[in-house]
Amino acid sequence: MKIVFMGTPDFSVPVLEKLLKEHEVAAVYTRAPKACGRGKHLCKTPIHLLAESRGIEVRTPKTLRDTTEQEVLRNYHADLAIVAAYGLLLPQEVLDMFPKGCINVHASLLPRWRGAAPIQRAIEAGDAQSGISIMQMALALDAGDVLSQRAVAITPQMTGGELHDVLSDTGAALLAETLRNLDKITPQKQDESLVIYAEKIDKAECLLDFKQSADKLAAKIRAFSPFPAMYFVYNGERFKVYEAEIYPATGLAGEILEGGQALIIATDNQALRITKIQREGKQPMQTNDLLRGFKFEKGTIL
RNA sequence: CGCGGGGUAGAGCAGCCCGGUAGCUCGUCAGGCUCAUAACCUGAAGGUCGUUGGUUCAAAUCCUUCCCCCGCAA
Repeated sequence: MKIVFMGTPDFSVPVLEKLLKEHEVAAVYTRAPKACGRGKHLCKTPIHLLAESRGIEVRTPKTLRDTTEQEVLRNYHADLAIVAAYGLLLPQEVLDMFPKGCINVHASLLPRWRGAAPIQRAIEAGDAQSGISIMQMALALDAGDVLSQRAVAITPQMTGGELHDVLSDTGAALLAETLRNLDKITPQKQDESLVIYAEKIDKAECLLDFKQSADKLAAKIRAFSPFPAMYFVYNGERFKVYEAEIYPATGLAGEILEGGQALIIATDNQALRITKIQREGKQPMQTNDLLRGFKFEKGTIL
């Protein structure tokens, strides 16, 4: 089939790679390069770089509401559009533009976790499974009829980054399958009573609040590892926390119970033993390694 | 030129401001102790202090070139 692909971050890369093997990709739409990284140079999106390396036409409009832009899109005469974490809303004119519609790859088992951060929110909430949903897009956010789904187990140790990678590959595979069987599939409506939204991650919620319970904090640390990563501030220095486990001890919320042999911090109920950490300016490392030469003062309240 | 931190034995750090031939914790190796151990004791190996040039009697430490890593911000 002739396809127009729309996507932006790393998550979308395996999806596009898979499509390139099995279909004709007429054009790739992605977010425009923006100033980012140290030095604030213009950075093209991962999808932009992939498309360019394969010699595919890349378009980076600021919006698809523009009628001129819609005309360009229409002139590719594609059979359908595939959207995977694009970052722009598709107006009704675009949704109606392709014979086979606009199909979206979403990283959750809809209707659970519609929205921006389904992967992290699933782990944070303690879900036992996540998955991929392929849906026919509708105007409302992630509300389209579902074409296919595949569940992925969330293991007790799994981080947001790991789940992201698994889902990214699963999404690519399931989409390929779904496209092969597209004509045989009957779209299923989502059960609106089960809808939950995955709120965008706010930087402010990445600061560890030790007044919360140890299990909640541990789940959040896992969910946000390695990105954007939870952190705490000690002596004015920021320490990112990548791995932690619940430790049976109690103290004032935020109190460092042990800072030499191990790093153990009290929470609202039990304590957290930080096992992987990153100091400003340093690589992430096992806490034990950091403690060979750096000590946290016992009794400090974070 | 967005702001900032860092590159010192295999690992993690100190020393740098106030120049004077490198130190701590751990690991490794050897030996000892012990019923035993990730415990303890003794000893040893291991570093051109990221790179270039300079200042100096003397540079990890001051100035300079370049390379690399990272935090913030986006």
